Amino acid sequence: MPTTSPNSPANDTNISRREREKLAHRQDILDAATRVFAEKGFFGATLDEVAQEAEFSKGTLYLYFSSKDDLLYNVISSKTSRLTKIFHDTLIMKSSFKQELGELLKKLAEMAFAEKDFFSIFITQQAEFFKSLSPEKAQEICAVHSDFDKVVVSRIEKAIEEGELRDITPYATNGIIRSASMNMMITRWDYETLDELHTAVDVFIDILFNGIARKKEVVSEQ
Amino acid sequence: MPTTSPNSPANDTNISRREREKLAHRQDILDAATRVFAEKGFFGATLDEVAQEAEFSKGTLYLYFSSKDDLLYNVISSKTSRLTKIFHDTLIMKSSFKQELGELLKKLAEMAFAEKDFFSIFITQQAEFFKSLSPEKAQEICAVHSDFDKVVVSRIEKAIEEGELRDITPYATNGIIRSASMNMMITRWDYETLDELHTAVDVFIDILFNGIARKKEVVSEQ
Amino acid sequence: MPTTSPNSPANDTNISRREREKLAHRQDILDAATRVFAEKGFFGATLDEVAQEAEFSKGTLYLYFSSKDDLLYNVISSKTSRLTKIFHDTLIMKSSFKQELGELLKKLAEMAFAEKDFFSIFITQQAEFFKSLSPEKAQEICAVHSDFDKVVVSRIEKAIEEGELRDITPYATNGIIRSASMNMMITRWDYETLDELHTAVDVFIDILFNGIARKKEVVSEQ
Amino acid sequence: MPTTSPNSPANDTNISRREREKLAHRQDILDAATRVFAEKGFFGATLDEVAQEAEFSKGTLYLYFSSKDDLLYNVISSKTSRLTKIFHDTLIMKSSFKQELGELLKKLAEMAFAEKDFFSIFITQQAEFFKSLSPEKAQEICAVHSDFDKVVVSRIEKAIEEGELRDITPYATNGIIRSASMNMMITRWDYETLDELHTAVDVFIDILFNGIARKKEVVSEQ
DNA sequence: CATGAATGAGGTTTCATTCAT
DNA sequence: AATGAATGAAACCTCATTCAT
Repeated sequence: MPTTSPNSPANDTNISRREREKLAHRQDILDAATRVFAEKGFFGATLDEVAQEAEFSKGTLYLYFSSKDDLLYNVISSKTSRLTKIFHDTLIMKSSFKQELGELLKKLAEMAFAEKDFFSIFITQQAEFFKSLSPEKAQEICAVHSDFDKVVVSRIEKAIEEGELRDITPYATNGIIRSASMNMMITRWDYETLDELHTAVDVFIDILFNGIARKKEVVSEQ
Repeated sequence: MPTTSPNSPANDTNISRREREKLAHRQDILDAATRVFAEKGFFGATLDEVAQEAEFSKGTLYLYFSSKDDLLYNVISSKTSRLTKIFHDTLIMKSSFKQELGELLKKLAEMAFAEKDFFSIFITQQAEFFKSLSPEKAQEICAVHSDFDKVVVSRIEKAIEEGELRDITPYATNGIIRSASMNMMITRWDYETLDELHTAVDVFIDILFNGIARKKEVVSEQ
Repeated sequence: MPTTSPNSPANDTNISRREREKLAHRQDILDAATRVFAEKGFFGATLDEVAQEAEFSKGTLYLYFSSKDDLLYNVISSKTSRLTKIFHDTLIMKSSFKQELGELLKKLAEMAFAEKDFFSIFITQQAEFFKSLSPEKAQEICAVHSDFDKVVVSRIEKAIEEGELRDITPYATNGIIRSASMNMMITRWDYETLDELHTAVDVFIDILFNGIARKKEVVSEQ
Repeated sequence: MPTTSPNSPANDTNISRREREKLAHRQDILDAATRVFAEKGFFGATLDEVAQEAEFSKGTLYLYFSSKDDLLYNVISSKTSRLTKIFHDTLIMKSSFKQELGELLKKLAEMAFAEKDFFSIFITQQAEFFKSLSPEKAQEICAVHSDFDKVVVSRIEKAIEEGELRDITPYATNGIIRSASMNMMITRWDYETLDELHTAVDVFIDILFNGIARKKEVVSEQ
């Protein structure tokens, strides 16, 4: 005995199916845009191509996103939130910084392989893209980035306190980590397989922690 | 039968003045384009704006460059050749790698401050730009970049041979150096003055050579 | 098993309820369209806005009207038929032309105040609208307009016959009346209240009948 | 003996030829737009059609006008200034109001015949058009219109002072004149020839000054 | 060598209309 | 009957490129 009307056999499932479809379509478009932007670049890509890749008509894109810029903004911000989660979930100060950093970089390496498309955009497009972004949205994305830095810097400070690291300004270390990991996510350091990249991460951490200089034992050197 | 001035005996000076003017104009346009591209991005910039900034008419640009892409190509390649020179002139295996690397990074830091405009293009625009570049020119620019790598890798190999560095694959070390230095040139690591940046370079080299880990028992090192 | 009432012998009332509802919905849409067209103009208005104002979905509009043009056509023609009735009911040759004209204009003034929305469309939109109207419908609306003229001209002819008016071609007089009344209905002659407009109608009729020229010597007139 | 350079044979004529050509082209586009807008309506017309009619490419339109709206704005305002001149030049209080008004209306009649295209726009399009006009420009055009009113009202006040007209509020008289003349300019009162329209103007003035009522006993008037 | 008016292909965006549910 | 997601044609506008002067 439906309260509303006999035509809607099960109101909530009906609604939720529509809702679910809308969300799925939105995601389809987002994914298509990610692929096309990655291949052609944001400015090189046309909405025709995105629409074709998404298998929707061009007009349909505008039911889900208000403009091409909005599309890119959503491509980026939908993924950065996942990155944020990874940072926060990994650098939890439970084990050593070395271990947690290794985990973090390996998770990022996995993402870099799983979503090649995205990361070629994520970083390289942002500069161009920022020119045509509304100040508020630009601000928003910047905030997310500086959040990464904050999390890492905190973790480094802790590690210094605990004697795991020697007393270097955390910002310098963070800078090296950030630039190396960004570079890794874009280029995958030119490795073909995830395994190779994982190994390379270990090498990076070895270098970061122990340096590249030959250890003396005998103190005669340098 | 010279078209320019039949009477002028000093034919070559005449020509060379013309030549000099042409070169100067060409450089003016290149500089203007650098500024405009840096401010608006390659795709955001119009040739109208470049022409206005260069104080030439739009048509004149085409006397010096064959297309908008050609303009960007020249903006980039005219500077990369200077970078190439710096790399080759600094990593000359005359003193220690540590010292030569320090010199290299400090020279790059100077360029980063001297030509802010350029480096915001140099890296951020390239990805987008590559999409619309002819294969040969793309190849050419890639070659220059891998040349940087080669020079650095060779120098590292030498340093390993000589016992300055421990035996880590040179590519890993090169990767860290490249990503850190690129990052430095784009962001100047957020420092306001060249002096600060120079100090930061020293910190970076300290970390790179000695690692961030606290040295255990033996205090004899460094 | 019909959902409504299989047993109901009063089938026609059932149907007529449906009918009544349909008519009411149709009228709701028409009213909404009138408001939206008045505010945004026919071309500036979108069916989305009309649908929202009518509190129906966009698709529903097409159950009642075959196109946007059809909607405007019905907005206009549904009201012109009321105008036609006013003309015919007022200029009935029962009292003097002066009196009947005064009544007519006052009724029009009332409409102009009661339905401001409509009259800003009624006239200003027609020109644009006619361009995109099917010839038959255009013809139909023209017919209605010339009907107004016919009724007025007939009444004027009668008034001339009866000696109320002097012998001027009725078309000239009709022209003045028409342009003045149209103008009145669109602008309400800039008056804020119906009372003021009524007074202005009296002034207009005074001028129309007696002229604006100062009467010479004899003061006996009117 | 050119002062500047041998390439510019006569600097000022050179410049002025360019200037003259630009102005001519601008006017060509304005005229073409007038014709197309008149035929298809502002919203019904496309810039493709205007460009084709003007025998320029679509892009060229944008060298002279910043948008479609700007084009209509210029179509309208370029002509209203001519109307303004007619009003000021005719109602100069040199002869009787009756005579000057007759002259004014006859001049307007001539314009109405000479530029049929324009007047079908001038009035009918304005309402729609105003919706999409910037407030300042809308204000500007309104100002011109109220200027017409001011000139006429002043002339009427003078005529009342001098005893030519009886003491009726000038605004009422102005309203009748304005609505009748606007109507005339749009429809030409359905006359085919200028002569017929001139005669009709005389009739209108007769009615306006003397009224349509049959004069009672005394036949002395007029 | 220098100009800048002219071009037109191609981009983003809008919106009346359709149709499966 | 009512919905609203999907469509796609067509609009406005931009701008790299050309060319007559």
